[in-house]
Amino acid sequence: MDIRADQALRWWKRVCLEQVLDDRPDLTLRQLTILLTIYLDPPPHTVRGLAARLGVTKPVITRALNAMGAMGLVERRRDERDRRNVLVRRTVEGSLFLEKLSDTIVIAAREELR
Amino acid sequence: MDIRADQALRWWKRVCLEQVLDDRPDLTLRQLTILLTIYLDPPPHTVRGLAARLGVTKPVITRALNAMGAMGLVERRRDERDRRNVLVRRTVEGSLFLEKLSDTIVIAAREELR
DNA sequence: CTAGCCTGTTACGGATACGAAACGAACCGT
DNA sequence: ACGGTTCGTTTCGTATCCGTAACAGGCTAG
Repeated sequence: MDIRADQALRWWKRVCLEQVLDDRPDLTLRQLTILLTIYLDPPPHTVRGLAARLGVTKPVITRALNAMGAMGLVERRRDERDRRNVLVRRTVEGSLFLEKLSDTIVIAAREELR
Repeated sequence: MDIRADQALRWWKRVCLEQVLDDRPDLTLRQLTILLTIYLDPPPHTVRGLAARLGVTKPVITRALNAMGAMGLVERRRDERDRRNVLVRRTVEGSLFLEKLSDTIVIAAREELR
């Protein structure tokens, strides 16, 4: 799988542009990265773990979970085995959101990387 | 060029993650989209034109140009033929930034889309 | 020359983000 | 049971972003 630099940028730009044009309030780069980590990396996901993986402070994660939780994209649940932990879980709505995103990516790839 | 949905998401996540991990303050999704438009679409680029293309208001463009101008990623110059216009121009530093981005994308593709 | 339009910028109030530090709650070792 | 540690959250002050609306300056038609 080899791609030319200019193809890569056009592809990336195209996906970004569709996100910007969308009416939905844009997710922050950090928020989106958190969301993708939750959905692509194997659970369980804790605040601390996410913070470490992204190289950001814990409040960043808390705030992002607040925001995305309000949009229904993720869910928080106490870890019953260690009640200090908060486990972050996927939701149907979050899956749909990422499904739409991947559609955008795939289509952009098909048209920009031909 | 056909990609599976999960490959697409992993690819995208990887590039996002590298942006987040980077020490440099993250560009907003909008800022990045503006930058890519300036570098990929044929000039001239005006504030009004960029605003229309991205479906945002003019102050958004002005502010983004302020921020990216301070980082040296773009340059503003008066249009001498119609001094109302501001022409946005590329810089060496901006080219280097995008070159690094495209490297990230290409490498991520090579490893995620194998 | 001047009234009106077009440009980009600035002002404003509100929303949101940030990191550092303090905080309460839960766990653990002793 | 109690001091220390580890969680996630909250608070604080600061910085940034947003859209609306007002703005100053350049252009142009009459």
